Amino acid sequence: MEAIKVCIVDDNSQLRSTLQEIISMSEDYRCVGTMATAEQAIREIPDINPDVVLMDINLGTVESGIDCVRALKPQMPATNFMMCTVYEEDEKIFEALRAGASGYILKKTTPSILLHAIRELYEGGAPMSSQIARKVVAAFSQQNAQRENDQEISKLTNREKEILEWLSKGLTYKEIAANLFLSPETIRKHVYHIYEKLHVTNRVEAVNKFFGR
Amino acid sequence: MEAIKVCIVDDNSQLRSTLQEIISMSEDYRCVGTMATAEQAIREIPDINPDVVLMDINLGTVESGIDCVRALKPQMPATNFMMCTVYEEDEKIFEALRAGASGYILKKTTPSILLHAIRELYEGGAPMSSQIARKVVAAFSQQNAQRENDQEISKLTNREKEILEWLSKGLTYKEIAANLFLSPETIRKHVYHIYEKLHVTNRVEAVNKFFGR
DNA sequence: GTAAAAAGTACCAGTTTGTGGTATTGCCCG
DNA sequence: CGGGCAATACCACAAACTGGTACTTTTTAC
Repeated sequence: MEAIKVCIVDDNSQLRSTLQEIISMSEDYRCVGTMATAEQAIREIPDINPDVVLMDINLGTVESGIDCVRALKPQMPATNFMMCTVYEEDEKIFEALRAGASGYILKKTTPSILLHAIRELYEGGAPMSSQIARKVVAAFSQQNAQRENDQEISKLTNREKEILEWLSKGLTYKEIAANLFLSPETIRKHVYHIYEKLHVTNRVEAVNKFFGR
Repeated sequence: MEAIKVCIVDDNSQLRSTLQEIISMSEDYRCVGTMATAEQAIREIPDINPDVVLMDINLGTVESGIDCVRALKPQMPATNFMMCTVYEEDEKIFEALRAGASGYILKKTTPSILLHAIRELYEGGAPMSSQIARKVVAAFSQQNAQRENDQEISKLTNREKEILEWLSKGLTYKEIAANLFLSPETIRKHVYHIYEKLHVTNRVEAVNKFFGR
């Protein structure tokens, strides 16, 4: 089995070498690069193409580790980013996950737990505390929750919902009519009813309701 | 310290009494009700007002445990729902979290782990496997990810972005103009440029881009 | 300091919406 | 059987939108 390729990004050189040592201890892991700044990381990591990046969340400089993830993740979606923090800074961790990180560890964890977390991440898990998980779940179920209990939309007939669907893609009446083999006038009438039922007065408002906003 | 009030919903009477026994073993937990069907649960749980509900994910009947959470959670947002499953049915667990559950456990877990998970949930955690957490994180970071790297939007000037913001709330040119103390004609011109830069031809398409769709 | 963007205003012509009204057909429910 | 609703279609008018062009004033960048 190939070793998991790991990069370390941290401005503390002491910590960098400690982490590097831990990773190099086991044959299943290989440290393929260390960087001290966000700029360096953004420049070098795409070429190195590691499996996992350990990223300090507070990179001292202007650009934080979070910015760094934001910049890198879109270029390399297959790479897993794990944030390293000194204490459980909920908000920051939350931000990092939103930016594209997939997990985090505390810097004070033991070598064996660290290695285990790296493997977990590599295998598609998301190592994090139950507290953070809860925040993520909450943020995630929220948006959908509203959409569900929006009884207004459920009052629409199937035909109306269908037309709202097209409407929210930005088609004109004429285009929708062509798609459904109907008269544009009929579409207009349906839309008229949709607006009544949703209590809105134009397309954008209707579309916003449709998407639960 | 008050005991954590727990309700159990499961159609298997054998399992109900097993769970009840485990919970009653410790003084820190109290079983305040057991139900066999979703209907019964939806009827009785709001009055009982437990801290935690252990909910079978496959309730055999027409209504699943997920539907049950969907019905109950909005009424009692302070109550924590924990799904119980036989094996890791990712999709279902995911659905349940989306519906308002905050964690889950496998039915085969040991009593001590079960109790620990209940406490974790009660204290604001979200007990779940690292795999599921990853799915949730992915689903949650997704929407924002696209918005960020949509370079088209970043090409807009600040003024244009500002106007797009109003536009996506469904205001007319005249209304936006009034808000910004400008002529409607000016708004029109800005929108004209916005459409050019985003390669769209109407409001709804522009709004969709704005929201990363 | 000059050239290039960005911001603001105005006007034209044509198209699309928003808001009403009317009318026909089919279907379900009491 | 009759009333009500959904779906279809047409008309009409005002309002709003779209795609141009044209011109001035700030800001920004080199």
